[in-house]
Amino acid sequence: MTSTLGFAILAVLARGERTGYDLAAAMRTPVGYFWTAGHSQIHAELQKLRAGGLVGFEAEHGPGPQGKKVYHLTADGLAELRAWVTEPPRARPERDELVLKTYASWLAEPGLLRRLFADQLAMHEERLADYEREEAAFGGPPPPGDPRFGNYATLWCGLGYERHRVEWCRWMLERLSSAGA
Amino acid sequence: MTSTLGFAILAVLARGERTGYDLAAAMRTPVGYFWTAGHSQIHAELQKLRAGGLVGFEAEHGPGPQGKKVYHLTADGLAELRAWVTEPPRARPERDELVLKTYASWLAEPGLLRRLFADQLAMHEERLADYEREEAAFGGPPPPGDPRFGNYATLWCGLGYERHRVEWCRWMLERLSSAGA
DNA sequence: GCACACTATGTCAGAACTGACATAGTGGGA
DNA sequence: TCCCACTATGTCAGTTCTGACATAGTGTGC
Repeated sequence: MTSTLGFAILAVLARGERTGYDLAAAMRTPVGYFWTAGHSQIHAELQKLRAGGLVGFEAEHGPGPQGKKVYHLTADGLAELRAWVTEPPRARPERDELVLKTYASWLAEPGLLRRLFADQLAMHEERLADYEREEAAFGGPPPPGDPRFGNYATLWCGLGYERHRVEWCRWMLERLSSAGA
Repeated sequence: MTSTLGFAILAVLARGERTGYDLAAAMRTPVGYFWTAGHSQIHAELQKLRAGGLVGFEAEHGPGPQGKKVYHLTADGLAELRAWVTEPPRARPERDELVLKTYASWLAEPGLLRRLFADQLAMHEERLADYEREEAAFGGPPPPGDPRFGNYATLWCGLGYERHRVEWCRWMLERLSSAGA
């Protein structure tokens, strides 16, 4: 019954208690590299998780019309999360707009197309540099069992992905240049 | 106004006229590697594209309660598609369930986790082998401007992606094995 | 003392997507 | 001749996601 967003929230809460606002911030970065959600989605999902007994909260005095709610995992929530982790992921359909554009690229002006891929290349190179800096700060992978292993392993995935993307953009630019004009 | 799904349909129609059924089949493979849609979505979108004058159709006698409709791009549709191709892609949020599981993997039993990644590795190796077979059938990249360039370039992207994924799964398995149990 | 950025929670309308249901002609094989 | 797989179009309910709107306390600097 719990949606993947629900598990994303449980996964963050497993590292410590958070407010909905904190969760929304976490869902931008670093979790945001592989799962994002707006705060409106998060508050709604928290209410569902609460109804299912997977999370609880302590009300605290704080900003906003409703004060502040600090959420935490319950024993049930932790058990559900643990069971979910090793189940095969539900296949999500690939939806990559740049690749779709590439599929239709034979229709485009070569100059504009080179511009598109040059911009994408720059963006991916920048992200790659960021990830490499982050990786250097780790100084090698933590052992599995350490929460930081989760961060490192996802970062490693991101590094590989950005390298792949950079290589592909370069390959595209070569193809587009060698064909003249 | 036109959604990305709309452009996906236009991109397929740019290669020749199709029925909604043909489009649904195309959205499974090969376009399906980077954009998928169910037939219910496609029929609804075709009606919107038709209302916007981007596609037209010829009614033919055929199966089903409504007969058969063979859709084609209009001049407006081609112009919109051309303009869209070189515009920067709208950033779509990353939502990768396997990476999310990885983020929470420090909570899991190592044996079950190895099983998960071994299965994923096998799946990606299989896809990679398929793509390599397809690539060999091309015998080198067609020139940009050729519709087949779109197919080849997206295939090349898929090859890079699967290689990245295979490497990452192997790296994970190494990490998980070296930590004992 | 005031303005402003940040913290904090929520609702709602609408778009995008999924999966089930409904209907019916065509062509090939037993 | 009958059955079945395939071709073919469509609706609908429900879920997920996005972006705008609404509200209000807290802490910092001028």
